[in-house]
Amino acid sequence: MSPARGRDESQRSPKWRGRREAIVDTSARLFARRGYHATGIAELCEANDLGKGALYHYIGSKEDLLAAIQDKVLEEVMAGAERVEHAGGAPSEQLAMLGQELLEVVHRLPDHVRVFLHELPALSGARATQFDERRRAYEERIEAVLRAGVRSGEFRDLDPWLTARAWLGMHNYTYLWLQSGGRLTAQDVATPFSEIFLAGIGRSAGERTG
Amino acid sequence: MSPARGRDESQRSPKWRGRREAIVDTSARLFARRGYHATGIAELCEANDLGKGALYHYIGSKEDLLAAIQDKVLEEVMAGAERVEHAGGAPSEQLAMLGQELLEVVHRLPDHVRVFLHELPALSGARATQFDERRRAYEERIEAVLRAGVRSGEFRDLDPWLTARAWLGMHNYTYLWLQSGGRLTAQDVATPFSEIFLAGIGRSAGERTG
Amino acid sequence: MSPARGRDESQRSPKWRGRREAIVDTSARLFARRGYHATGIAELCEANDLGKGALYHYIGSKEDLLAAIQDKVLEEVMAGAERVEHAGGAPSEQLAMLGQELLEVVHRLPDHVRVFLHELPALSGARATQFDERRRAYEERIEAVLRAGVRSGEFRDLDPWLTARAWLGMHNYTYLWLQSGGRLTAQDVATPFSEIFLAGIGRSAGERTG
Amino acid sequence: MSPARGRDESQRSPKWRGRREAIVDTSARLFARRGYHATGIAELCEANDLGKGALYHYIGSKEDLLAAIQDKVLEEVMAGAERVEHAGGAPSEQLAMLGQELLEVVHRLPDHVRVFLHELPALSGARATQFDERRRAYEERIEAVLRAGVRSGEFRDLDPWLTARAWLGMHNYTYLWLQSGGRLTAQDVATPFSEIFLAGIGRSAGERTG
DNA sequence: TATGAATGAGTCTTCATTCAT
DNA sequence: AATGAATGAAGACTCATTCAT
Repeated sequence: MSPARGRDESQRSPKWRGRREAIVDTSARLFARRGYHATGIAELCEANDLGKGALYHYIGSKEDLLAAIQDKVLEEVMAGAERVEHAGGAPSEQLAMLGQELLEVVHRLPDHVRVFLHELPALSGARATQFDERRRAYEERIEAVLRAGVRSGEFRDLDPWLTARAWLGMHNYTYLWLQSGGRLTAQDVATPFSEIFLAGIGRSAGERTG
Repeated sequence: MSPARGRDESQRSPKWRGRREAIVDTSARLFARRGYHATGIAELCEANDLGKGALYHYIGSKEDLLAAIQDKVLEEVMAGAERVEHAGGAPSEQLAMLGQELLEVVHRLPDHVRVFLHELPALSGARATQFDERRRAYEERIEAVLRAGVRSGEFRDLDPWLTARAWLGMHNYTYLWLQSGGRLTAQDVATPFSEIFLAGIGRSAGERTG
Repeated sequence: MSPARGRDESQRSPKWRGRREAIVDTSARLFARRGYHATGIAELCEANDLGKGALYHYIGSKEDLLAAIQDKVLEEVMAGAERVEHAGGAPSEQLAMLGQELLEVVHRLPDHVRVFLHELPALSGARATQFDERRRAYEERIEAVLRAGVRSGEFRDLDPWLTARAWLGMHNYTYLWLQSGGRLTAQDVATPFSEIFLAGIGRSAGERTG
Repeated sequence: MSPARGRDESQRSPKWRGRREAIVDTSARLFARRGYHATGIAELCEANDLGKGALYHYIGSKEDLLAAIQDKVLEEVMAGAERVEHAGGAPSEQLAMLGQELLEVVHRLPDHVRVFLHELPALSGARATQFDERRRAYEERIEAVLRAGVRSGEFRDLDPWLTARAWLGMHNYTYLWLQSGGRLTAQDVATPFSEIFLAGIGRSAGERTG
């Protein structure tokens, strides 16, 4: 229940923190493959080559472990969004950069992303709310860029909320097939996706099909 | 474990079949909300207002129930794809109709769709393989339409596989917010989505942004 | 945590309720012998000749089981105190009757009483508070009788609070050796205990020794 | 399991012995509050401000720690009884002195006493037997004094075994509310308790009420 | 002396499922 | 058709204890 069991993570030794992060990453793969609830502590122990007691020495609880995975995703995605904001540029450029950043996270951490997108309801109470809020903040950033493009005339007159959902679906859903080991880089996907989307919402496009 | 337990469904009375379908639909909502593994038989009993013995009289097993939900989704989606194929028309029209059909399934059965997309790995062995094949068949249908459009010159020269993933992500992911009870109809979403996507992959678009 | 898990007990069949009471009594013996925390669910299962699942069908949780044992004691003790109050009589008679009633509970349910007296801190939160209050109410009843005796002149001028503790210690502590199976009846103990205590606090006693 | 682990305590340095005694006393408070089984090694470590390894350096095992607490109580109680025996005097004086000595132990070490009275069954095998024997010896000392008083005619003709239980209950049970920090001294309690008890078993008392 | 990582048997509890009624 | 008692394997988690450092 409690978001932070045992000592605060910051009080731990670097060795402990390193081992913990390795456990978080290894566990993300298991959760991604079989699902959070279907993955038992015993499997996590085996995958991390640790006994039950030792595993709990690092994770606090199974739910804490899940939260750590999801937190990592949000942290990276939000950091990318911030970099884009600082970079500035026209809405179309912003959107392209946001896609590039997002796909790089998916490409680097596809298991974490899948767990993030699938297992939000597995978090209890306070933690679920907090994650939902951060997720909303990201989604609203996309909407804001779309609104700006409409205002500036770069994009045609579209529904920002609905269009943001189209963009998010297109990009988020890549966790199913975009992986570090695979033949595609984040760039390989980000560029054609941006081409489709920007052409799809550009002013002349709207005039022609609407 | 066994894919088909008890008598074949077709041998049952209409009353039994009706009750079973009601149970499947009710259970889909629970699975959608809390996840397949996190939902217990006891919850299913309460939601369906049935004792454990009676519930098992209808469902066979928990996994059979899950398979029934997923089967319903595939059935409807494949039926829509078939209707589109019979209707004929240019690749752009085909793609628009496929989107419309798909979103109508999502709109009508958002819980079933979410369960379908989330819980495929919960199926064991043979059943998982079979569902995966049917899913692949649908995805290849999208790719085929894209290839046809490229061939006919209606679409610019794109990667059909990658573009199909963009289209699928955009449409499948709507289960998160598109629901029967909501303010949006399937049409409300299908039209703007098609506008974006077709403008995004049309010939002139490619020339302009590529 | 929740004081009442599963369905309310009153909704159960008479057969269920009977079996549950048997389990409560059998378990009281185990808790009395080895202590609440030292007694495992497995031991309870064996003693009650039930599997784990079946045991939980009746008990809700281990702590619920403990609470049921303690509740039974408080129920019986308070009922005895009420009978005495209705019977009326001089403070000395009241005290004698209270001793008789209390020792009859100890004699009939020595295991339950031992569990009650030893394992109050094992109850969590709300339940602990509630039991403490009921216990206090009983202790205050003893003090009230003592005060009445002092006021009426039947007892010498004593400290009611301290004297009540003497009386309670003398009587409560009998759970250690007073048992249904043993050679002594409740009466065998209640009479000499009353003789000691009443002679000890009577007016002439106070004049002689005080 | 083994009654004496590690080196004999007498071979340790005075510093070690001092620290160990502090640990024994601190732990007694924890055991008193939550119970022996409910108190974990981790809690003991925190309360004693020591790591696990360091704690074990002093305690040997959790059960050794419990035994040390109980041993301390028996040691002090038996020493008091011996002092009384050496002091001599009439049975009534002996009983009063025994009460005074016993209550002084309770007053000084209420936590230890509670642990002693509650957790005897937590000791395994040989140790339990040994403690039981020493406890019995103390109880028989009380009975002996009562028998002497009956023989000498100072007390009326009472059942020594039963009367000893009354006396023991009255005095032992004070651990529940008699504490070093509280407003009452051992004397504050011992005097009125003796008044009650001696008046209650004195010759004239027996004649009057029996 | 002291640390804290590691062990693995043990804790209570829940699970999907069966079956006598 | 339906009930709910029973099963027992599996669930997440904690325990006292050890040991390399």
